[in-house]
Amino acid sequence: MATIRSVAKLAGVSVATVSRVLNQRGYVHIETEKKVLKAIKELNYTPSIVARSLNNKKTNTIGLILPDITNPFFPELARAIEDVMQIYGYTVVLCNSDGSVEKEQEYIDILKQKYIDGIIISTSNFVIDQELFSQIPIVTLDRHVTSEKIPSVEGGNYEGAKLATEFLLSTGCKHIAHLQGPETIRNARERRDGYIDVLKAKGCFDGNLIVAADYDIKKATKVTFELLERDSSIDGIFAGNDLMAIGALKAIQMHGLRVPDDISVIGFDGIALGEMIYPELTTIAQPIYDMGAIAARILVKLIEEVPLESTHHKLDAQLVERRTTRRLST
Amino acid sequence: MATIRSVAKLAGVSVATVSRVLNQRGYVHIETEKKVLKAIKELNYTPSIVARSLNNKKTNTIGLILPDITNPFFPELARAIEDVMQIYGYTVVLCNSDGSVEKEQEYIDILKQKYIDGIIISTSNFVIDQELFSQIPIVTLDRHVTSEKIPSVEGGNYEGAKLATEFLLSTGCKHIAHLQGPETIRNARERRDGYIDVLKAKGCFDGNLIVAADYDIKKATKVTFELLERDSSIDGIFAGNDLMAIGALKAIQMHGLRVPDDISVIGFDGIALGEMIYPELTTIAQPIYDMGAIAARILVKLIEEVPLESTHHKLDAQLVERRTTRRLST
DNA sequence: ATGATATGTGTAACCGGTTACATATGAGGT
DNA sequence: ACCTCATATGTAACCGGTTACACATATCAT
Repeated sequence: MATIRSVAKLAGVSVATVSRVLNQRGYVHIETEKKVLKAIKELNYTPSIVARSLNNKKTNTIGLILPDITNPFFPELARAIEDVMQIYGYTVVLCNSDGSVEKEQEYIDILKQKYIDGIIISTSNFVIDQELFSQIPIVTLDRHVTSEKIPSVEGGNYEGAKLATEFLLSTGCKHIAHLQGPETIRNARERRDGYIDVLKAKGCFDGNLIVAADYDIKKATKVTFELLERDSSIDGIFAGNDLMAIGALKAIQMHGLRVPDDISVIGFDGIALGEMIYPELTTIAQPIYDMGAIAARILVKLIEEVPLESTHHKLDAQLVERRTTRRLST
Repeated sequence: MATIRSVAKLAGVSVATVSRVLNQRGYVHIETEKKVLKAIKELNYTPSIVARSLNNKKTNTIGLILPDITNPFFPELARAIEDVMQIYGYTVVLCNSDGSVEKEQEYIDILKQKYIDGIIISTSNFVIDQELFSQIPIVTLDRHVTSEKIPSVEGGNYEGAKLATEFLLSTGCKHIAHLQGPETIRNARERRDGYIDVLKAKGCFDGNLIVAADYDIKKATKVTFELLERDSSIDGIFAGNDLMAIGALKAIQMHGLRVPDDISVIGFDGIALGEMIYPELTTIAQPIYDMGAIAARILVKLIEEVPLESTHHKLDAQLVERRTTRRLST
């Protein structure tokens, strides 16, 4: 590999001059610049980002810590982040934490050692380390941390859940069950609370209709199947995420019940998968791609020390009516 | 951040000694080592990987270039790769190429500039650059390149396709259609050829029953819907991948036909999604996770210059019978 | 006693960039 | 004519590690 010194020698100038033309900084005579450019081309030279990183302490690399890229919600987020990071000249390192605090911490340590410029993390149980935040730019995404200081991007979980429940009610559902995500994950609790508050306001809340399925599709199938055996009056299910909704759908069909005639199902997230299945899933869609893109832009600002207009971003989720819910009675 | 020099000063030794205890190389007196370790702990020192990279030319980072992480096949691969790379102490950079040669090349250039240690790439149209291969360790995964030298990991596409077609035949299907992937992608052609060869051997091949759906779910739905309108005799569909199979399923259900009673459907890949839907998809399952893991191990060997036993790995795909195909008549 | 070898440690060059500082020249203002 | 400032370029230190080499001492065989 050609180095800056070999270029300098070939062009008959000093390394400082080569560096100047490389970075378009300082004064360089137009003729000198041409010579340097010619030498660069001739040697097929590209500067070593590693060497450069050693003094600026900038690697143009960010870390993306997700629970599990295999969960269909996250690839969409990852894609968005990668797309915008590419525009800004950053590269993204992928880390799967499986939602474990230890793994998250381990990855953070490695990333710091590698002089990564910033981190986007979707975490449930991330212990807020204010010290850490002062060391490295971080933004939390979807699953966030209780901290005023750390920028966050998330969907409107509570509001979305209310929307879902109200919609089910409006289509005539009387007994609506809720498939809940992990108690430890804040957005799962918020979605449950939205559901509870709507039903309580209507005076038809029944705690027995909330079952835990941990954002897991198989668990959702199992748990829904049991729920249906136990209680035949259920005519609507609000799942805390689309994955669980799809799991529930399967259980319903296995039960020989029809969707949406016998039971309506509504999910949450708006993952692409919802459109792929039959019948297509009605859901509260979050702007997943936008969430990722915004998180990425915020991180870039943080890194480049551009002041943020606001630190906490909540993106509205909206109802996408498809085929697993009954039509509104007009 | 503490540096090796500050540690050396605190411990009262030279930087070389600190480096020695850090890398467990050379002779260090046990007492000296203790002093150094104490200083390291006291300063909470971790060596800068960037500085280290500058002389070893090793970054312990690899690039993973995939067409699109949003396609459900790839997250499983990515997960496997990340898992084994983590074991070996490597970090993985994610790149989405959208199957474009330009983007692939662009990423390769950036990765090389960053002194990445190696690349795993799933490419269809990758122009084999022997020169490139001599510059940086590469392994191709799933979608590979015609080259003896570049190690590859792939599934048994041709054999798997034969298996699928034979199975459909054995369950009594008479008119089997094929949803084909992109003509440019080698594995798509191989899968088609397996299908053709089996039917030709049986003397019941009909070219009209092959339709292009480009590994795209929506296109598969559209194309299957049209196919079904055109030809009502079809009683089996072999889709070139699971995504298209799922798309086909949707079209069949929209047509009011029953699966598998009226039409059997078999996919290819064995993505997790196949189990999530209802009815569960029969498929030719590739060991996706293993493919990723093996590719990762090969790359590590390449990087660490451990000789390879073999350069081309073909992993057998196997039939996973689920609910979209009729049972074997006994 | 002597040379060979194992053990233990420090100095300084090196990896490949960036940049503070020094130096030189020419143009413009007074 | 002299000072100031913009333009143009080079030298060398620095970023934070690794490592070749030098040097010193201890151990052991002959």
